[in-house]
Amino acid sequence: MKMPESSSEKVVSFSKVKVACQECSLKEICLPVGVHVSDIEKLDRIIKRKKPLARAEHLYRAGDKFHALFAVRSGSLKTYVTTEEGAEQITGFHLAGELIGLDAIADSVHPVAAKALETTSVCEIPYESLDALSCKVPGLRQQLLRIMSREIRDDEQNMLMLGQKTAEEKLAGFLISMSSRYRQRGFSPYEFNITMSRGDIGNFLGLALETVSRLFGRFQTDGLISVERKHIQILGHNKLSMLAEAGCVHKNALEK
Amino acid sequence: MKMPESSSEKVVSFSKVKVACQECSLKEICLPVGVHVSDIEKLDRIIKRKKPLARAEHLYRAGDKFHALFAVRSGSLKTYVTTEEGAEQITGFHLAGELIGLDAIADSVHPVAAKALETTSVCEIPYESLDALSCKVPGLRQQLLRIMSREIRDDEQNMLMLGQKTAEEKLAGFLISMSSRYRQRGFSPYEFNITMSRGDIGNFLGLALETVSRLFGRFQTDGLISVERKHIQILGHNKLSMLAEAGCVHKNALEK
DNA sequence: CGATGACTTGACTGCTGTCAACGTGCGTGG
DNA sequence: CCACGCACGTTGACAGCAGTCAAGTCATCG
Repeated sequence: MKMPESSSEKVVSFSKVKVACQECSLKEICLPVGVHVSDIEKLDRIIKRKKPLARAEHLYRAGDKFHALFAVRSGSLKTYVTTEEGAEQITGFHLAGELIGLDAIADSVHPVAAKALETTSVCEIPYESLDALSCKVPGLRQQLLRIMSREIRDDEQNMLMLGQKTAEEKLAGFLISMSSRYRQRGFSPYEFNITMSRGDIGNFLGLALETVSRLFGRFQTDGLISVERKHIQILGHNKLSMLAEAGCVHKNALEK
Repeated sequence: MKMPESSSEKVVSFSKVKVACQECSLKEICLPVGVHVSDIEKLDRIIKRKKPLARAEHLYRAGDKFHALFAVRSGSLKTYVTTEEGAEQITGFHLAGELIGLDAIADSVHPVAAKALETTSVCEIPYESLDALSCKVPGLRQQLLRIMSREIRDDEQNMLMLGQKTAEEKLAGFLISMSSRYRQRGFSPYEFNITMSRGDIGNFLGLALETVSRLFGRFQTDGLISVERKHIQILGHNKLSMLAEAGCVHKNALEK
């Protein structure tokens, strides 16, 4: 417990402050995008580095009072809503560089819970301070709006996915989406480890976990992917993309 | 064409400027919420009132350059994405007081199209001006963030709806949602006219239009609603709510 | 009054959920 | 080191919800 590197209780130990936004490998996709170097320091000053979350630990729960946004520094989380009956619907998986908690600004209460899928560390960004700072730093304000806008746009895409697509198209779309998200983060888009279970994927896509399992099998037989537990290789990226985009042809042609 | 009231090309004719935000019945749910009276004037000055759109007319199309947000003043619109194959997925229906175009901020391009479902008038809010003003008016900046946050939260709810629910639950949820949105706007939550077609509803909910039609019939037989073409009466609001919330009990219990 | 589009209703099919049994990998404790 | 338990994942059988196709009705408008 003397070593500041380990899971110390002190969140502002010197060794952690060193990993400031400027040095962070995620500054290209995170909040600092479009913010001047001099201003990043100001941002840095309001950000708190928290000790890492263990797998299955909650960052916040549905109903918690909102006071800060969180940027995923490493690891991954899922966010989910729980119905009165206790069933959960996953609303998203969140990788390094992503900002979560944006849905809580409206009512100052978190409408969803966030749970770590693996050992995960996050940066805490107190909303009050961010709001104050965003007023002085135009680039920061714009980036925050861009991030929220992107979130809305992506959610619209997800609605399309959930509403119109077949199980096959959904899973293909999911894989392509994960692939490109890993690419953005500098990892191989053709080989990666997913951190969520089959059940999580199914829940997110609106499919039974058995269906996910079956489709993984079929995609593998068809030579589109190679899958061994959590390890995924994308072999037929093009075909998968086509599968994902496909569908929707059958549906009502509404054009008036 | 001489009458400034009618569909004049001049968007800043005196008669229209009179209907400023202060006098607008929507100021309680629109952008001015939380903005001081003195500041609303500033907001007013950047807002342009456009001539009304006719039914089926586009406000913007997918791929259009983004330059302004729009607030629905009266009437209603649908927003939708179109796939390469030409099929469309409706991403939302938008009533008076709602802000649309928020999903376009990220890339300065509209990812969806917006089309009037009936005669509809909107206020145009140039984004550049809004951004500049929001920097000076804290209440405005916060309200914009609140609105975007709410949009994200609502989209998450829609994902739950599309992913987990049965056709019956989806349609019940849709009706309850429309009901409460009309209530918010001062209309009866128990009797209203929907402005979209069965096909639109089905498309939005991820159902075939025939299924929507059948369910309307069944809900009517069960005494939950009374429906005649576009006119809807909610007779069993409680039962409908329960139907909408139900479901999801069967799904995977993921709790670790 | 006919044409057009919106809606309804019926018959049939198939995708995907459910239930159930079994296999696999990993951590724990003897 | 091995045996066990547990969570996770796979596979099979079956059934039902909702999509598709098709025909027919109804409302609106030129």
